[in-house]
Order: sequence, then C-alpha cells, then structure tokens
Amino acid sequence: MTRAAKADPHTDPDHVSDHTLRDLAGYNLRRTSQIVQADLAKTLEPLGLRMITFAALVLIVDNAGVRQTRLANALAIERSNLVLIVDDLEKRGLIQRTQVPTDRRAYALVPTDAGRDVYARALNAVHAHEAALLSNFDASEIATLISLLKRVEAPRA
Amino acid sequence: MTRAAKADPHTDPDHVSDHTLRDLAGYNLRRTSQIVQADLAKTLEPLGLRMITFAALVLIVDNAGVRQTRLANALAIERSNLVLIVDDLEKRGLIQRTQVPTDRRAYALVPTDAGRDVYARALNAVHAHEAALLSNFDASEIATLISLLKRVEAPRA
DNA sequence: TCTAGATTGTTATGATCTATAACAGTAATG
DNA sequence: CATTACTGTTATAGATCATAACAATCTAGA
Repeated sequence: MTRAAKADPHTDPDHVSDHTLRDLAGYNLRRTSQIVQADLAKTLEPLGLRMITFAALVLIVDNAGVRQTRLANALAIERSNLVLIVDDLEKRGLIQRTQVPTDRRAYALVPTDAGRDVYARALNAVHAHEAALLSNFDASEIATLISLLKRVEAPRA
Repeated sequence: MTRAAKADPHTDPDHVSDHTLRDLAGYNLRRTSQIVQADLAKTLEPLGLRMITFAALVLIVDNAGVRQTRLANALAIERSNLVLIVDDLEKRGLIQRTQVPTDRRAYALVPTDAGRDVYARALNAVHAHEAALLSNFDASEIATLISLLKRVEAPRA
C-alpha cells in the first residue's frame, strides 16, 4: 500500500470532487443513461439491432400496420430519421412495408415471422440485461424509478 | 368533437401502444434523459455553455489545478474529446491552462474570475431549471430519484 | 546513466445520431 | 377544381463519441 491515500477521497490530492454536479438530477440522468445505453447496445449487438431499431421493431410488432409518421412520433424521432431505420429492418427481413389501400402515400409496417422471432429473442435479452443491471434493486424500487422517470417526462406531454 | 375516440387510447385506432418499451428502465431512462438534456441545453445557451462545457467548468472551479486526464475521467469522456472543450472554455476566458512545475507534459486547469462568475450564474440557472422541471416533485422524491440513478451507475464504478 | 515503456495532451478520422429543409406524390378541403 | 396539408424520402449539416496515431515527457528497471 504505497498509495493508501488514494482510497480516501478526502486525503487523496488527485481526487476530483464532483458533488456539485452530482446534486443535479440532470447530470445524474445523463451519466446513468449513457452507461445503460452503452450496455444495452452491447446486449443487442449480437442480434444485429441497435437501440433505436430494437425500439422500432417492438412498436411494429405490438402495433402491426402502424404508419411511419405515427411510429416516428411514438419514438420521439423525426420521420426522416426513421426512414433508414425502417430500411434496415426491412432489409433484414424483420418487417415489411405494405400498401395502405385507403392512402397510397402511406406504408403500413407489419412484422414478418422472422421479425416476431427476433422481437422475442431481443426482448428476452433486454429483460435479462435489465435484471443484471438492476440486480441490487427490488421490484418496488424499479417501479419507483420508472414511475419517477415518467413523471419527469409527463409535464411536457 | 368529431374525433372523440382519439382521447381514449383503447378506442383510438391510431394510438401506438408502447407499453412493452415503457416497462423497460433503459427506455424510460433514454427518453427522460433526452428531454431533460434538450431543456438544459436551452437553459445554458444564453450563457454560451453547452452541457459538457458547463460540467467541465464546474469541475475546474471546484477542483482548481486539475489536469486534463483526470478531468476527462471524472466526466467519463475521452481525453481527446476534452481538448476542444477546454479550448472553448479557455478562448472564452473562463479558465487557463497553466504549467505544472513537476510535469512539463501536463496542464493544470484553473478558473479565472470570469470563469467563477459564469459558474455562479450558470449554476443558478441550472438550479432554477431543475426546480421548474421537477416542480411536481417534493424534496424527498428528488432525493430518491437521484439516489436510484446513482445506484444504477454504482455497480460499474 | 541509459533505455524501454508508460503517460500527457493533441490531431485526425470515422461512426452514429439528430434536426432541418426541400421535394414529389397523394389526399383532403373548400 | 384549386389550394392546402400530409407521407415518405433525400440531402445536408451539426453534434457527439470512440479510436488510433503522434511528439513530448516522465518513470522504472537494467
């Protein structure tokens, strides 16, 4: 232990104090989110999915026939940015753009069997990931966290 | 009320159900974080600061003389990406790169008087922003949220 | 001391993400 | 039927982030 002082922030001259930032909800939100997203990306990578393509696939399976504009709204992204995401899912054979009989401008997005299969496997992987990530949380704490996060979002919606 | 059905998700055919995603902590974290960051950016813009330059300034004021590598670690960003951030703060006259007598490779980052002034004003603005953002939270709920966020991060640290 | 390896700040580069504007085709409205 | 609005798309630019490579400098071991 030649550098024992390092263990104690109060006596370690190299320690960087970030208590001012750590008192801010926004900063903690940012840091935690970055970590979780990076971790989640690794979980989805073997399935060929990114965070946003996974989210899109989930919504398409849960809402078969949804159109792109509504999907973009639900994901809080721009329609233009959704195009490449839908392209990606379609190229992989997970979804299809089908004609909407009543509106020739629009596409109804529907999952394929392969899409439903990947959906199930990805969701299992993500659930396992979250369980590991939140392994020192009990069920009520997780519920509280999600509930608080939703309430931060709510006033704007 | 020609489209009354729209008010009720259960009878609105256009409603996109996202309950699968909303059950995931990671997804809520991402959505909430995006909203808060966008909002926070607007708060800091009049002061000429971005989220990350604000965070760097705070740490430099709170840890006068800190070196860039340690600062990058504290902010969880790459050293290379910190360079432009420090450049920015230095160009605005908020901090200075000063020589470290014992190590000619390194710079000790110190705030200027102007930097301390902007720090104080930015922190006030951010605190006001958070108060508005969390106006329907009581103090204990905010503490719970921050505490839970830190605990998600903790296992990795 | 001398040398090999590690560290510091820096530059360059590419990947990803996001927002904006513009467009053609189509639908809805008056 | 003419205007307006909407759908998906393309192109573009900005921001963010990670990686690799580099020169200068420090450190540790022979």
